[in-house]
Amino acid sequence: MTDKDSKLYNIDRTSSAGYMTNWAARLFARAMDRRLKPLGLSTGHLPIFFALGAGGALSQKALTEYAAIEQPTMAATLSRMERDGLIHREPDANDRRSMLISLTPLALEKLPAVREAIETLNEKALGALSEEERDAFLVSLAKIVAALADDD
Amino acid sequence: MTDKDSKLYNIDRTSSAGYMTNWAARLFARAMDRRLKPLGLSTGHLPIFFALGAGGALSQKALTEYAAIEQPTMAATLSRMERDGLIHREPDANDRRSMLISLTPLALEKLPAVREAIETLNEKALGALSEEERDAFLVSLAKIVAALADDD
DNA sequence: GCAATGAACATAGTGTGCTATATAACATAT
DNA sequence: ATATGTTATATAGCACACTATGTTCATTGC
Repeated sequence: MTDKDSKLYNIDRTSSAGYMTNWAARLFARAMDRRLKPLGLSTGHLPIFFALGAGGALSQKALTEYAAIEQPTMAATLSRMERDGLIHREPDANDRRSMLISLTPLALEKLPAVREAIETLNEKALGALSEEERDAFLVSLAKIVAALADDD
Repeated sequence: MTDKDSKLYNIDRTSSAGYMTNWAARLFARAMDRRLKPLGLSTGHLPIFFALGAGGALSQKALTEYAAIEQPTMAATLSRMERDGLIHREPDANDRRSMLISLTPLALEKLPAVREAIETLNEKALGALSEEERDAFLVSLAKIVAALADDD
């Protein structure tokens, strides 16, 4: 196979939106985890912090839908967070199947540092993008999420 | 805390590039894995297919750099692929520490279906984006990758 | 030539995601 | 009221990412 054939026949990974999105996401996660580690946190905690940061309580089911992950993934993350003293689980009086989840004071204390980490990392990542490019990037991501959200 | 205070104080996750990139990447991976599963493949194989799809052989080290993952991650992925008959490992005559990796005929056979899966999924994900938006999206991703690539 | 340094790969342990499946409680319909 | 189906959570097993560390071979300096 010649170089020319190869070029025609192969896909360039840098022009595949899926490949590049995965690559950027891995770099984001790596960098974020390094910033969160000194706080005793990690990236998987972030959706729960977003959802419960105002101080309320939600069921595991509600958190699962909010975070847009599968139920067993949420269950495992909550187990680790409970183990580490970050969340509190209490039975729902209205439904004995359900548990209400809330952040502990320990977790709430960390919120400002979490916001700081998110903002500085986004700033670093988007440093080479203009305001217009940043807006367009977020709009495109939202469209992609919407297009892929209905299962498969 | 009032709604207004909450808005001021909290970050909206949909305006965090890192959060949205992670979200889109998870949806891409889920959908791609479902398409690759009938082929006996998964997303972790893709960088190796991109790198070795032309039929050559590379060291684990070279593949690790190409895929931009950590060395133990590549080692584990290659072990699974060898177990599943997708790659061949042979000792490098010039450096006894090093192994040369190549795709097996079984893996090479699957290449057209892999390309097809990548193209159709990208098409589905980008369906709501114009040509200009698609180009801009890839350019922004490349800038973000470059900004985050130098470690932390 | 030998010691020290570095490079390539392997292994151990953990987190976060997935699918498939089990269990217990709620809801409904006869 | 009981059987049937649905919903909320739990568990098992795997893939793929990370960090930390060990082993073996290559290289470099003396």
